Amino acid sequence: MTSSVERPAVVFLMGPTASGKTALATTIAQHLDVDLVSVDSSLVYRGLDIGSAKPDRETLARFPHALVDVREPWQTYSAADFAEDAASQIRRSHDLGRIPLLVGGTGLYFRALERGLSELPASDPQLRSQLANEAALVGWPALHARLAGLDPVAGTRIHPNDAQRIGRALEVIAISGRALSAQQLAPLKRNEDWRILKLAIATPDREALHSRIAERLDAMWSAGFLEEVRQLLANPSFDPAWTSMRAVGYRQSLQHLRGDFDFAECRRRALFASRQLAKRQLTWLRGERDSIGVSASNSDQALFRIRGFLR
RNA sequence: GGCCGGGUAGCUCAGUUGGUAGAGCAGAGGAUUGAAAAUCCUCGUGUCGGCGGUUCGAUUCCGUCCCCGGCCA
Repeated sequence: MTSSVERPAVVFLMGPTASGKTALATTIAQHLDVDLVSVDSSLVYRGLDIGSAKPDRETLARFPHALVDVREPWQTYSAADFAEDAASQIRRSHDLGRIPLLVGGTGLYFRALERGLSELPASDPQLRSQLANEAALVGWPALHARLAGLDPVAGTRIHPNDAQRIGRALEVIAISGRALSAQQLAPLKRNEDWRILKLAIATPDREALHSRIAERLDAMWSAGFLEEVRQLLANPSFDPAWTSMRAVGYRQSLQHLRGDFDFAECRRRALFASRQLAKRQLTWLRGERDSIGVSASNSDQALFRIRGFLR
């Protein structure tokens, strides 16, 4: 193993939605030779701009973010894709003698990059829809029972109601012919190529975060969020099942435009979903025991930390 | 002013043939291995509108008052 001083540096900037990540990252970029890499499962999609709080065109032109707009809305992107893409961005950045700054709020992506993932088969859309159809007939508990038979460890670990994980486990077994849990036993190929500074944006009290979220969401509506969703809807091959359409705000807008409820209700539900997202993101953040809290409004503090780390 | 409905958890409501009550939503905490802005788990004491009466016991029955709808004046 390489001695730690020789390993090149990587900086993580983590924070929940509406915590001020973009502003802080761009300020840092003005003072240091950093390459910005987005760590966000929604920003990867082209056409999801307003509702995903993607930095605007001018900001992106001035401060290019890697891994933004790398997929079409009908495509899928995964933690494994991210780990691979981000690693290559990091290598590229290091080759240029620069510092990669990974900014975002997708906890699983950060973890996948840092700790690695088990070697597992990629998802198979056909298998997935097949399993979903089956579940619609017999119910997920039945599929959970099958899983418990094929892979008792996974069966115990995965809750009978957790459709997504049951499906994934069965998918892995179908493709590989081996139990998921057995394949997850092998040690992960965790990152050992670089040393990481983890900065976590310290969030104000929950109430303040909630009002920030509400304000930003309302700004999105007035910036034409619904119009953006209509555009996506206008695609002849549009399908609400697109992974990208599970994103906060998009899902509720779609339901509203489909006539499930009025705009007031849509607005309410999108707000709830945003808050719940922030809460889950905070749970990921609390798990990062070795992160350093920084204030979103005090960029000097973050810069000081980064400079100290690079020394 | 009269008649009819309602007033129960932050919100929308269910319920108790009288033994002080429960869902959904919201909220909080947690999990998190190719969908992750996803998916899932856990957490429910609230003068049952106020006051009086009947009763061993009232949120439940009776009276009265207040408030909110609707209809009639």
